[in-house]
Amino acid sequence: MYERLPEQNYIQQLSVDCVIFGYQDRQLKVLVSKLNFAGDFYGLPSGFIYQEEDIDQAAHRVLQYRTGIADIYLQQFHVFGKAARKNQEFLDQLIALNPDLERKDQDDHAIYRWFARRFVSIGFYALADMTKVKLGKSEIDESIRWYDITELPPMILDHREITECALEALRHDLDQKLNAFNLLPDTFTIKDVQKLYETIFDRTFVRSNFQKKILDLNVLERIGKKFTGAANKAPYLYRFKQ
Amino acid sequence: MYERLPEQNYIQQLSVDCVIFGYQDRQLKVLVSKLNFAGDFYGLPSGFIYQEEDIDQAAHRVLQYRTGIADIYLQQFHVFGKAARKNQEFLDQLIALNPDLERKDQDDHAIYRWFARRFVSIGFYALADMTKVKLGKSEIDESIRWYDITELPPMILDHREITECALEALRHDLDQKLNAFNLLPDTFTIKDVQKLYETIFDRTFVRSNFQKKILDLNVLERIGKKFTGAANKAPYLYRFKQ
DNA sequence: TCAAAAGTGTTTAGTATACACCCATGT
DNA sequence: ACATGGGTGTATACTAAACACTTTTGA
Repeated sequence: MYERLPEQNYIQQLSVDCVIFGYQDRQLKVLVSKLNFAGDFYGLPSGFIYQEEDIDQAAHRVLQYRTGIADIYLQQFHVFGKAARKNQEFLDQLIALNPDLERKDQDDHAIYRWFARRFVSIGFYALADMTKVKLGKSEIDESIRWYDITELPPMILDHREITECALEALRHDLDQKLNAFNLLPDTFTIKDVQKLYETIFDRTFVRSNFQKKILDLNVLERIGKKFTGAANKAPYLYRFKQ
Repeated sequence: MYERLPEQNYIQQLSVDCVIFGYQDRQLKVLVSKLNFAGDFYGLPSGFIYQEEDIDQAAHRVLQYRTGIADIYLQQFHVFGKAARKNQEFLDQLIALNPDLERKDQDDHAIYRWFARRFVSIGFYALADMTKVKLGKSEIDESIRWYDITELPPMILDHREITECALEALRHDLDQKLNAFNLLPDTFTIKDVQKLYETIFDRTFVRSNFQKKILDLNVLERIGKKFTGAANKAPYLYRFKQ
């Protein structure tokens, strides 16, 4: 794949970086790729944009590779476009640890020149129902896995900053867009929702009031009870309307 | 300028479109350029990004040309990146009306090829104090002037849609960012602020309550009275703190 | 019957809206 | 003095927060 990069009909110097959020065990997760090179290089799932492709199609393509989900919730949130935003430094480290790369790239260093330039990156965040995700890697990934957002590995470039910016955007959008339900399975309890909100906002809510507030939104449909086997009242299961 | 475009060290297929808002006579204005060609082509002030330039520097450059203001309020709000977003159609109209263009562009139609490709555009909106603006045109503008947002001329490409998206973003940001004061002169009355808000949100507010709400924000500093000569109480003048 | 947790109600506080009143200004 | 519009206070309605009470479940 790398060999073909410069010839692929991509828009030059423009990339798409995806912060894919998941939620499990009351923790917010982010999907991080370990790059398929010697050395511990981690990064957000990224991609380039074909000439015949909308930018959000490109983002969807990046997501589908990694999560297997086609209709994932996706939201453009910021463009990272500093002049100094270059792969140069990272590339040099990479080549130092992967000397064979330089040999393969004989063709006047076409790949190196592709990557070494400045890139403007469009940041997207995605919300995935982790129960539906089937992790899959693209050729560029050695492995790919979920990291707790509080325990992210060091990442290349400004991917850490992009992640933080995505979390801010998610928090900001939540009030209006109710998109958080995309992080939950199809059915869930109010408590699940509350724990999700508490995780995202890193604060607690009063149980009874939270319940009222969420139900007053009139976006949930009660569909049955969840008998856990525990010695307490079984909570109702809800589904997101429409 | 057009002759040099392809050789200029710009990022390819990436542009910056600026929706510059102004406010006067209780009307929200947008700065629109009439392109320097035969035919009535109107568009938002746009530009390309130099390799050594941050994207917001590029936007500032576009703004400074047109408004003369260096420290204008600027906010990135959306990326327009449909694959179908191409100048092609507009270019063909343009060339039909400006046959000399084709002759000038002998060099294997380098300029045509530059422009005819798909462009991804980063939308910025700017808030300008119209009393400080000294309108100036770049080489690409035949003329440039303020249009009432309700009376925009037909514009090329998706510039109309970009403008509407910018207005939405402005409304959305207003609650949190208090950036509306950038549209007013240094000193103003509460009534000025109210009329501005009413214009932006296209609705009315109750005078006394609006006054309280704005003053309770604690961002205004009272500095004197404005004697208008009218037979009524002189309103206080305020200044935005910091 | 008891503990645990869900669901609902009730009280209180805070904020937003509607409206009334007083104040300053120039004719 | 008075018409005009600015500034402030007050009563009301609405919403959010705190907390208490009831219900359900399995041991």
